Amino acid sequence: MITKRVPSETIGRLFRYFRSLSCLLRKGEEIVSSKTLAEVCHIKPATVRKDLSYFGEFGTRGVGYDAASLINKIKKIIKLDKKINVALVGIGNIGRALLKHSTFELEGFKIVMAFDNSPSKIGDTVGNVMIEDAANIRERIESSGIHLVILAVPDYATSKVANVLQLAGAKSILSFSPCGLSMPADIQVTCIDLSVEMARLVYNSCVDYREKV
Amino acid sequence: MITKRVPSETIGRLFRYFRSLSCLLRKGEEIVSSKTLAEVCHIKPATVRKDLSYFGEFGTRGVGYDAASLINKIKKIIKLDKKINVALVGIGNIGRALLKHSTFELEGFKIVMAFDNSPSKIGDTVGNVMIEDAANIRERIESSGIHLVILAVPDYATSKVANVLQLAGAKSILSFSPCGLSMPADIQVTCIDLSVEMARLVYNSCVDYREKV
DNA sequence: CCTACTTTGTGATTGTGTTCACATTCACAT
DNA sequence: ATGTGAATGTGAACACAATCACAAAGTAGG
Ligand SMILES: NC(=O)c1ccc[n+]([C@@H]2O[C@H](COP(=O)([O-])OP(=O)(O)OC[C@H]3O[C@@H](n4cnc5c(N)ncnc54)[C@H](O)[C@@H]3O)[C@@H](O)[C@H]2O)c1
Ligand SMILES: NC(=O)c1ccc[n+]([C@@H]2O[C@H](COP(=O)([O-])OP(=O)(O)OC[C@H]3O[C@@H](n4cnc5c(N)ncnc54)[C@H](O)[C@@H]3O)[C@@H](O)[C@H]2O)c1
Repeated sequence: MITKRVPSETIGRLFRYFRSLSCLLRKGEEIVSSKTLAEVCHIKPATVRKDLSYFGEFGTRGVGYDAASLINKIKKIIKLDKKINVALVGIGNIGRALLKHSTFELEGFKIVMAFDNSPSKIGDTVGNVMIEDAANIRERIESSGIHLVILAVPDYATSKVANVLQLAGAKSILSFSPCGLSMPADIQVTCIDLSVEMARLVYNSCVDYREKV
Repeated sequence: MITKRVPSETIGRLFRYFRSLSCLLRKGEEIVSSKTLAEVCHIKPATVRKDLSYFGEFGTRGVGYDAASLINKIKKIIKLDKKINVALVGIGNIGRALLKHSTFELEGFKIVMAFDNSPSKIGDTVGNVMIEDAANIRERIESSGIHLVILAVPDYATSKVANVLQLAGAKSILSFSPCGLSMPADIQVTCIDLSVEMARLVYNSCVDYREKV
């Protein structure tokens, strides 16, 4: 199978297009041009068109894109035409915030399972999900066929839990620990590292300031 | 002033080197080679060396880098030799998690001020910080000279608050809302968008699987 | 002092993603 | 039908980042 190589950034943007298009459609804009979409997303029109062109021709020249049908096309492309079930491990500060966040469901993700290893938390219900014993992670995830897992356990526990997830057949992990995970190539790992982002912001604001002076 | 252009990715990695070096030093490794550091960070040795070379020659050929002194050099470069004071606006699910997170301080960041506009929250103390009235944001941030602000308010309030922050002289904003912020060029904005990251993971795990088959 | 060995620092190369610029296509009016 | 205006789709050029590969510079041991 020959797959034209699609930039990984493009996939992220497709999701944002999906979000923005839904919003525009709600406002009554049924036809959307690359210019309009680009403005809403703060990027260039050419980027929008190129991104879409990796997957086909979805627009009408001289006119633009039909919002409703483009939304469906994008959903198919990024596999969000079906709801994605997600498991969450570690119901501490971050985990609790995620469970209470209702917007995920509107965007196609649903946290359907939550785990912790603290006896004082197991059995509690947060949001609509009951916290289960982390000892059952493997069995439960394996049997339910969940592919995407969010990891919000303390740093020291991260790689241990990640190994269990691998055995359970998880395909992707979104971790809040400053990484250090080395997983086999068939498992996708993304780390959210707030400190790194802050460090970048601090550096850039200093540099930019200097360059202007 | 002629600044050799430094990749933005490099800055993020420098922060990770800083973290890893602190850890290695604690374990007693006083001399560290680019190979060692690269292994810990899961990247290539050449990347480590190139990153450092943008800022000078810090190593000894045939030997490696002195961990302690390299840490200090890096801290200077990324402006973390002094603690960075941070303000937090929006003490909901996410904001609360951030306030309770103690690790930021070890890494050079300190949340010194927190704001919310809900009367039921103003006056409460979370972590060690008392929640102040959002009405005072401008005055308080301006007078304390804080440059970095974390935004964790609901989506609909984000751009309004961002405008106030701009007036207050903030230089950088880390936002948890799926963006849509258009700020003047002298303000750095980074958005943490978990849904985008999940969408990318979902797509990649499908694609990779196909390519292997 | 010289040889063998190690690791840094970096110009050159490769790879990846963004942007440009224009030919192509479509809707519509005449 | 045919011309006009508008927006798409895309090869080519550009910009930025990762990696290679090797000279330079150090250590250690005789
Ligand atoms: N809270 C923040 O604002 C913040 C910010 C940046 C990074 N992080 C990172 O996110 C991660 C989680 O942070 P947090 O503040 O939510 O931590 P936390 O300590 O509040 O919560 C961790 C939870 O994981 C559970 N746990 C521990 N070991 C486990 C195991 N083996 N299996 C299942 N559950 C287990 C604990 O019982 C606890 O409920 C950490 O790696 C932290 O560094 C957090
Ligand atoms: N909770 C999550 O897991 C999660 C996940 C992804 C994205 N987000 C995003 O992060 C942001 C915050 O999410 P949350 O779950 O913490 O929301 P939340 O509703 O729990 O908290 C928002 C807080 O902001 C305060 N607030 C509202 N308007 C304000 C104003 N004008 N000035 C100051 N404070 C104000 C509210 O009183 C509330 O305490 C949202 O944009 C959300 O989309 C959250």
